[in-house]
Amino acid sequence: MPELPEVEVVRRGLVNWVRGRTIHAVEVLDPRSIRRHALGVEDFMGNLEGATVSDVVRRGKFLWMPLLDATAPLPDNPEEPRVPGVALMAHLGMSGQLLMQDAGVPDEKHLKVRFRLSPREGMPDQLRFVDQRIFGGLFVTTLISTDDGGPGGLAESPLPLIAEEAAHIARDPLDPSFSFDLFYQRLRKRRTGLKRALLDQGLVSGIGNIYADEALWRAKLHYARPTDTLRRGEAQRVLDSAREVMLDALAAGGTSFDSLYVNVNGASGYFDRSLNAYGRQGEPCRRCAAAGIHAIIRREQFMNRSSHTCPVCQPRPRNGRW
DNA sequence: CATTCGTCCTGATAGC
DNA sequence: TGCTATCAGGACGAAT
Repeated sequence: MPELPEVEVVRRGLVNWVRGRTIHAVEVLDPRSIRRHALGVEDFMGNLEGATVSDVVRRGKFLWMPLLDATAPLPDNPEEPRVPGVALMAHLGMSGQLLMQDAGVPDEKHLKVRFRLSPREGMPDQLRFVDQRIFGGLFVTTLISTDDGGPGGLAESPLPLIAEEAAHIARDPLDPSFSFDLFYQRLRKRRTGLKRALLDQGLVSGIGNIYADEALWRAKLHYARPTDTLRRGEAQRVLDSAREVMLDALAAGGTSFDSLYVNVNGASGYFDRSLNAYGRQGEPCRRCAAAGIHAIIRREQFMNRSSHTCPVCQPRPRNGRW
């Protein structure tokens, strides 16, 4: 399940394969994967064919490739850089993958969209979007100017442009421009449970169900803790925890960078080793066990999602106030 | 306005 | 064995 670390692994891998290459042809094998593109599949393809990918950037779990349009007039001054006006947007959803493949590689079972790129020595010619559950999708969006320094999210040199469809997404905890003060201020105004807030991409981005449970476990906080009672230090603790667990996952995903394809399963090797809460229902809490306390990780439904907690070190809040 | 809930989708698995 | 029911999850738009 791609959350921030997995999407960042994809971004880092992809940028080296596609930057500066032109999209020669687009093949949509399943129109359901073209989401939110109001003008339809034909328009989607028309926007992309002949365009050149200038970068791969990210905000939260949204990933996009700014495009230089070959049909747009060149700037009067040749020294002036060309500025992309639209971008190919991708969200991986639950099961989306962006893979670089040689033309001879058989189609994946759930191949949804194929992009044929201008040839480049030593590089695969196809970018493929593969998605089993179709929660992810692709579309073309316009780029709008932003005064906050661009997409961020560990991108190297983002233009001060953001995909319109990602403009409402907050920065992620790994983003150097992430503001804890702004996060805490907004968090305190909410009247909801802490996990719900962590999953709200408009408040803080990149965190999904897995890393939310992990961050709460590390911070020893319960998912239902009312956000308007959180002390500054507690909010700092859960944010630091989220940052730590996602950095660990990012480091684990980084091992596949030199593979020929862009790995979207950066978490696969990581899952087994480092998860302390997610998926560990019925197993002992490692932190409690180390302290000689017997505690079993419990799985409960919260927001129609499964939530994993230790009943001893993450006690449920009583009456909202602590 | 803020918050919550229903919806999209497929494959693995459990239960009869 | 073969059927049906259940579950997993991100993000948006509708409903409250």
